Amino acid sequence: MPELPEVENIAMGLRQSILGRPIDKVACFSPVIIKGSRSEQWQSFLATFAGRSITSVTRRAKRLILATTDQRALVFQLGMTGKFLLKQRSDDRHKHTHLVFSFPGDQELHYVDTRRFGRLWLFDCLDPQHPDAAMEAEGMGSLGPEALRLTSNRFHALLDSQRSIKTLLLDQTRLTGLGNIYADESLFASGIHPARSSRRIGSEEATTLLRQIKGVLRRAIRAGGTTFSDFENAYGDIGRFRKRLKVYGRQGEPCRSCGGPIERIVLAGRGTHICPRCQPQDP
DNA sequence: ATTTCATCCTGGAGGC
DNA sequence: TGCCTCCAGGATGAAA
Repeated sequence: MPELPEVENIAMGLRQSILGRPIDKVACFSPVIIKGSRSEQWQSFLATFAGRSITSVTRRAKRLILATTDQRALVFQLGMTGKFLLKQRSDDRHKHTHLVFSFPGDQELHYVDTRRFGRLWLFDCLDPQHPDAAMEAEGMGSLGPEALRLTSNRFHALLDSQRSIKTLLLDQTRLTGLGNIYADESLFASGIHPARSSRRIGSEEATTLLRQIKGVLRRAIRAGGTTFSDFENAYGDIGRFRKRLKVYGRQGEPCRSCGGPIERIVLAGRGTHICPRCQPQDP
């Protein structure tokens, strides 16, 4: 499930593998994944990539932006299982390959998304450094600030809501980048119970939580992300952060801090992993 | 206005 | 073995 660290690693891989390389052709086998005002003309839009190259690969929130020098852009929201894989022309195409970029020399880049929760938007003009207004105009929804760029004052102000702190951390209109794994990990690292009311998090706790969020995200980026079910980067590498997870997916196993059993509860419809001793409900 | 909830989709797990 | 049911999970849009 690509969250910020996984998308960041995908972006780094694509910069190494396809940046500046002329494209022979972009083919789409599942136009249903294409959204936005240009989706009806997807064939003519994708045809314009022939002979051109991707000159910019950037990340905004969990979205991946591939852009040309004249700011024509593809924006991918990878959903649960979206990924890119480098292939040879002779390789078998995956059952759920939706898009194929062909490069000279028989190399291909496949966009694969098993569960098809991922979406692709087409842009005639998008500044990859400042994409927010254009993306919003295309109906992609508004995005909060990047988790890694937040200051603690601004973060504390964002917490003014009666929802639970975990629900808030997952709300991409408040802050962007966290998904289920890193929300649970950050809350554990901060000793905060995920069901606690967001607005009852004090400024000191908020500072701690933000520091832990950034630390968890940075370590996960360095480790190549987390592979839980099927994340892999363009080269087929899996993420090494999984073995460093402290609560996510560890229900029944001993807490690495106090030794007590990790529990799994359901919060906001999401599996939520806690150490009840290290994360008291009523601090 | 704010918050909750069903929906999308497939493969893997578990029951029998 | 194989069939069946259940479930995870990000984002969205409708409902409360």
